Amino acid sequence: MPELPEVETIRRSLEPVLRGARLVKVELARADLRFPFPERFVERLEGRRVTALSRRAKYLLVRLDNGDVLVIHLGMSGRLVVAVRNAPTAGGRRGRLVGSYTNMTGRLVQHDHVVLHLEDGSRVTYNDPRRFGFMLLVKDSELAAHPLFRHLGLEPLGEELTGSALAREAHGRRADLKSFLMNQAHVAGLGNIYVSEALFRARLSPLRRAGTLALKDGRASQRAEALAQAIRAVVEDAVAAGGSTLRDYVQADGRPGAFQSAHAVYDREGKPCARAGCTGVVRRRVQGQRSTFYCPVCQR
DNA sequence: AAAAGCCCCTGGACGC
DNA sequence: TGCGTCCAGGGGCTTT
Repeated sequence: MPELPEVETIRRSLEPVLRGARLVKVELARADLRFPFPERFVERLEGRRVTALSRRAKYLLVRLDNGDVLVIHLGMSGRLVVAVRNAPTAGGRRGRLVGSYTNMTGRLVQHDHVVLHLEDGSRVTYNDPRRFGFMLLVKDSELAAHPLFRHLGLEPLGEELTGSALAREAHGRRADLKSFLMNQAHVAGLGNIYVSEALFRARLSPLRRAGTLALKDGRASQRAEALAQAIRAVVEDAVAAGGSTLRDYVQADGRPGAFQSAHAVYDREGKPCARAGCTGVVRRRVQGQRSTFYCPVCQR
C-alpha cells in the first residue's frame, strides 16, 4: 500500500492523536508480523509517552519518552486505524470511526494484529492482511546505524534531493532507471507507483540506464535536474492530495486519498498518453518482477 | 560491489 | 456458485 506520500499522510493524521499520549496498554493478536515482535515488546511500550511522530523513507517513527523508537513499516497492506474516544465528528457521532475494519466496540476484527490503547481511551490498531509489515524497537541513538536505516538514500521532501545529488548517486550505475529509483539506498521512499509517475513527469524512459543521469565528470545532466525536480513535485503533490487511493487504502481519518485520479501512467495500460500533444499509448512492462507503466513515445 | 531472482502472505478480480 | 490463475502498494535474503 504505502509509499512515502501515504506514510507521510498517515503520520500527519496520527500526530494529533499520538503526540504526548501515553500508551497504557498494548495488545498483540499474534507473535509475529513479517518478523517476530522484539523481546519484551509489550512491556517496553506500556507506560511510555509518545514524544514525537516522524518518518524516514517508508518508516513511521514513534519516539518514546525513554529514548526508544517504535519503528513501524506497513509493508504492502498494513494500515493504522484510529478510533478516537469522545471526539466529535462531522456527522455528529460520538467517537470517530476511522478505517473500514475497526468498529467502535473495540473488538478485534480479522487481521488486527496490534492495538495501542491510549490513556484517554483512544486506540490505534495495526491491521495487515498480508503481514509484510513489521515493528521494531530501537534506541533513538542507534537508529541511524541500524541495518535497516544506515543505507537509506535521499529524502524527496526537503532540500537534499537535487539534480547533482541524484547524479552523484547514479554515476556509473548500469541498472535501469526504474530499478535504480526502486532501490531505497539511492532515493528513499519511492515505490512502484511514484517511480512510474516521476519518470513520466521527467519524460525519461524507465529502461534508460541510471548512469546516463551523470555527465562524464559526474556532474548533473539536464536529465538529472529534471528527474530530481519531477520526484520532488510528484511526492509533494501526492502528499498535498492525501496520498493515492488504491483498492482499500484510506487515510488514517478514513477519507480516501485523492491522488489516484492524478495518476498519469500508473495502471493506465492501453490508455492514451496524458501529455498534451503526445500520440503515445501507455505501455506496461515488467522490471524487477514489478509492473512499470510509461509512454514509449514521450519518455526517452 | 552491483544487479538479478526468489520469497514471504492474503485477498480480490477475472475467466471458465 | 465454484475453482483456478494472475496480480497487488514492500523489502530482505541469496545467488550470480
